[in-house]
Order: sequence, then structure tokens, then C-alpha cells
Amino acid sequence: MQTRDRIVRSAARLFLTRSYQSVGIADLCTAADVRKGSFYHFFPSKADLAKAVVDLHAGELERRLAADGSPAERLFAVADAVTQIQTGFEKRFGRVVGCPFGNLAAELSTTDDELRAHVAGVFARWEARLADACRAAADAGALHDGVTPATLAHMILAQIQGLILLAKVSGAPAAEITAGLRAMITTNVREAA
Amino acid sequence: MQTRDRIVRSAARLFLTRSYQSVGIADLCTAADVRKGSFYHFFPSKADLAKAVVDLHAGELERRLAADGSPAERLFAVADAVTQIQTGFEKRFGRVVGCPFGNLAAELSTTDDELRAHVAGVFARWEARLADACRAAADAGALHDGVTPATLAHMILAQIQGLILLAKVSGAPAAEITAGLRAMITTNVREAA
DNA sequence: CGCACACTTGACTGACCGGTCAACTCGCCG
DNA sequence: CGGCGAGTTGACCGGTCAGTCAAGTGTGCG
Repeated sequence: MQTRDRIVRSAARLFLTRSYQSVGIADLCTAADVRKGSFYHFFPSKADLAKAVVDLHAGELERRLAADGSPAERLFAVADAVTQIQTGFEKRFGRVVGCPFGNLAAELSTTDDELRAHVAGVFARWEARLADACRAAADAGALHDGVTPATLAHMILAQIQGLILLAKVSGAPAAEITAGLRAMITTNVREAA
Repeated sequence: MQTRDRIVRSAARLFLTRSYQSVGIADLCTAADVRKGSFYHFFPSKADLAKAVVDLHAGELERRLAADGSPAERLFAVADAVTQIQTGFEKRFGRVVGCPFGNLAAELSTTDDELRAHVAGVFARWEARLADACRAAADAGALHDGVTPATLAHMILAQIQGLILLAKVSGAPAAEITAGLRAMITTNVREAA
């Protein structure tokens, strides 16, 4: 069962450093040291591999999103998780390569509806988790008036995606993502963590 | 000179409804009713066409970003411009198809450095223009403390990109972009427009 | 008239695409 | 021992990809 794992991990790397469409099955197989027939023994299609890659990243994110501390701290913990993941990518690949979900969402949501829905599901769960923290913060009176927890969660997720995209296209360091994200949360939460 | 224009406009439509990589030169030529040889008479490569498409959208955005009114109004005018463009796309294509710049940035900035730089330039000019409005708002005392005009401009641009991406992947209506963007600006500016 | 040149045409190239397949290896289980 | 099935292999498929090219067409200008 390690072959399948090798394929998924190689694919995750290649999809990040290049893109889904620019990487062929042959590239994938070379990178994972696997022959084409073996690839298709584990995955019915390239799109199914992409789903597996999404699930891999989703698991990784889930693991880093362990929630504890005060409501405000829980919000900043999300920023920290994103920071860790993005600086990790920056170290491995030498530059900001984008969000694993956002990249695939932007590239494929118009051409592959199944994959679009799959990524949308990951985003929905992420946003729901954020909304929980926002609701807790609101109950603790840590939020300014006029913004509901649900819209704040949506705004934070959008900010994460936007900051990562801008850093990726401009070649900015991952630290810029961290700074922008913390600034954004700070303006919406009363106490700093 | 109308042939070239027809190619660029058809390409703009196809790149939005599908994606850059999923559209072949043959598709482009069919859509523009042009033969392949003619295409290569006007564009040395597919990537050069993409640059022309970016410039077309950039001109369109520039035109809708005409600045007047109070500093706070100028910020909300950016939100309105984005709204108009995105709802226009939604009417034409039946769904949110993403930001013309963000889509290409996400898809190609890892594989085509020239195109990446081209799109980054558009973003930089857009952000500079936003920063102008933010600085004017700061001078008028309309901004809360603790956030510099430059970082606010960056945050707004990131919010635009993130909201559009999330709407695109989740199949949400363009109105959600408008709402989120206005909410974000409202929390950072004292007076509403 | 005749040339020059912007533009058009459609056939063509070679590489690469995602995906298929029959044959093979090998360890486990009856 | 027999054989079954998970996993592997490399040759192979039709189609599509971006890009090329030689031969046109039509228009304006000297």
C-alpha cells in the first residue's frame, strides 16, 4: 500500500510546484517511480488522484487546526496554522506556491464539476470550523458590532485565500501572508492573543 | 484590425468559462471564426494571447475605477466596480467564473514566469490605486488606528480575490461577493457612503 | 498596370496527452 | 502443490496539443 501513497505524495508536490493540468500522468509516474499501469491500478483517472491529493492536504490542515484556548486565541490559531503550512511550502519549494485547495479550485472548478464540489466541501467544513470559533468569540463579546460570526468566518477564509494568491503571483515571502492575516483578524477582534 | 480583436474577445470569454490550459488554439480559432495560420499571424504564441487578454480586462477595470467623491466613497466605489464586473460575468455566463487576473495568476504563475509578472503588474497598479484612496481616507481620519493605508489596500485586494474565488468554487451568486466586500470595508472605515 | 505587403488559408508536423491492455511476478491460502 | 488475486510491467492506442509553412488572396500605392 506504499505505492499508492508515493503516487499521492509525489502528485501533491507536483501539483503545487507546477499545476494540475501542466503535469501529465507520465510526469507523475516518473516522480513516484511507478509505471503507468500501476498508476491506473490505484486511480481510475487523473481527476480521482486530484481528489486524493485534496484529501491528503485536508487531513494535514485538520491536524493543525486542533482547537483550544480562548475564542480569540482560537481565531489566531487558524492564522498560525496557515502560516505554518505556507512557510513549510516556502522552505520546501523556495517560494510561495499557493493554497492546495485554492489552486485546484481556481484551475478546475469551471471544467470539472465533481472536483469543484469536492474542494467546495473542504472549504465548507473549514469555514464551518471558523464560524464556530467566531461564534464563541462573539459570545465572549470579543467581536465588534455589525458583523455576524458567519460573515466574519467567510471574510477570514477569503482573506486567507486572497493573501496567498497575491503572495504567489507577486513572488512575496510567506511572511507577508502571516502579517496580513493577523492584521485582518486584529481589526475584528478586541483582545490580542 | 478587427480579426485580432475578435480573437482576443473570444479568448477572454473562453478563458473565463473554461480555463487557459483547457482551451486549445483550435477552440480559440473556431470561436473567433479564424484559421490557425491567421491566429499565429497576430500572436507569436498562446501565452502572448493571454497577455493581450489580461490587458483587455485591465483596460476594462481601469475604466470603471474612475475616482471621485470622498475618500470613503472612493473605497466603496472599488467594491461597486468589482460588483458590476462580476455580476456582468454572472449574467453572461450564468455563474461566477472568477477574476480574470486571479484565474490566470492561480493557474499559470508557477509555470509561466513572464505571464506571472504581467499579471503581477496589473495587481500592483490596482493595489497602488487602492492605496491612494486608503491614504486619502487616512488623512481624512476615516480609518481606524493600527492599520496603515498600504496594508489596508493589500487586505482589500486580497479580500476581493478571496471572495471571488470562494464564490466561484461554491457556486454562490455574485451578490455574495458584493456583500462580503462591503462588510469588510465597513469594518475598516468610519463613515458609510 | 504591377508590385508589395498585410492578411488568410488549410494541410501538415512531431510531440505528448490520458487511458488501455495482455502478460507477468509473487505471496498467500486452501 | 495449485491457483487466485493484488500488484506490476511496458507496449500500445487514438486523439489532441501548440506551432509551422508554402501557397494563396485582396487591397492600396507607385
